[in-house]
Amino acid sequence: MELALSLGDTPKSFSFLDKGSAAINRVKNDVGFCMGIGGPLAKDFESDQIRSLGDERENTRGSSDEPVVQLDLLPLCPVPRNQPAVPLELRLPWLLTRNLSSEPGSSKAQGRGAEVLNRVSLAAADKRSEDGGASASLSSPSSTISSFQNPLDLSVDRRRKRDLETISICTNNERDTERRGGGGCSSRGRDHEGEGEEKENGFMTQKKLRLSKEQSAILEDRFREHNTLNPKQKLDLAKQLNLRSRQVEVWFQNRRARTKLKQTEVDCEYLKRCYETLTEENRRLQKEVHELKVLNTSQPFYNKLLPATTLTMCFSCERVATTAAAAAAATAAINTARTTRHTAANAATTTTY
DNA sequence: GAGAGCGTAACGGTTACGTCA
DNA sequence: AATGACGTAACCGTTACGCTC
Repeated sequence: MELALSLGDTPKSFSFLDKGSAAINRVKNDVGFCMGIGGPLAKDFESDQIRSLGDERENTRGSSDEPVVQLDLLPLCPVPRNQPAVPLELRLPWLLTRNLSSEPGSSKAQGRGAEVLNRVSLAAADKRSEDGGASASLSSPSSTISSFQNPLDLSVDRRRKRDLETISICTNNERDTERRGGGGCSSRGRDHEGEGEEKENGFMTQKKLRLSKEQSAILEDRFREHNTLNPKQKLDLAKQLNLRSRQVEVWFQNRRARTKLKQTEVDCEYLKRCYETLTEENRRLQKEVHELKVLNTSQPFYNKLLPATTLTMCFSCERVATTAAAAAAATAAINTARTTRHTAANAATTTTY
């Protein structure tokens, strides 16, 4: 679908893609602004790309749940990714939100606690690697990290530590699971006994975990409560599910991404409908303009009597009304002007453009 | 059985923020 | 108070595995 937008004298166009984030990125790249949308279709999902202006206007004009198409075209002012997310109710004020916000002081405020915990596990991992001297073989499956590390590559180093932590906890889980007769890192342990495969590069790989329905249900429940977890919650949940905390963390990351993608898709669908509605409206207005021009050329007398356009503005909400009702009202006004030489009723004010 | 498509677990890179020296 | 180092967590884009058809 191709959507043409005109901002001032610089018409832009872009395509809607199937995948939402791609569409948003396309919008960002091609057009350079974000479109904040709202309405009944935009439910309680969260999207960083979608922001809404005019909240104050919304508060002062009519009810916020009016099914009025509102497209706010904002200059693209990228918000730092890790800035606290703008509450959804501020961006999409007409929506009711569920518990999407983080628990106060949840993640970052308790980072030190996590740091302590991680230091403990890292110490254990380091000790293990020292004992066994097998740190290289404990690297993450898809990691390209070799046993030789650039000491300046801190991010890689941190990741190596994280991997070590993962392996450390996994090993513990394996022990626990083995005690219960289960299968290694996989809580299901059905067809793979948690045994890693050794690839040609010598790294151990873990077969991909598929969460059980029970695990997924519990995770979903927790996600509904809070879409982020603090370290303690993460550990508790991991313990409850017999997973590594890293797995819980990744699950929440992916779940947030899926939520966002879903929201973007919903938003795109809504934009499509807006586009179709506006296109139809535009077609209708152009037709009407054409008819009025014809009428004007054939009967110039009415030029002094008729308003130039049928766009009307509602007194109560100060919105330009372009609906069929408004058109009907305008038509009625025209007819009234034709016959009585008086302006239309006070219900609508005719604006000349 | 092979392969395409889809869902998603997991990863690498980046960034922001808090803490500490 | 200002600053740099460090650790942590969140996010994004991507990869690859497991499953279904």
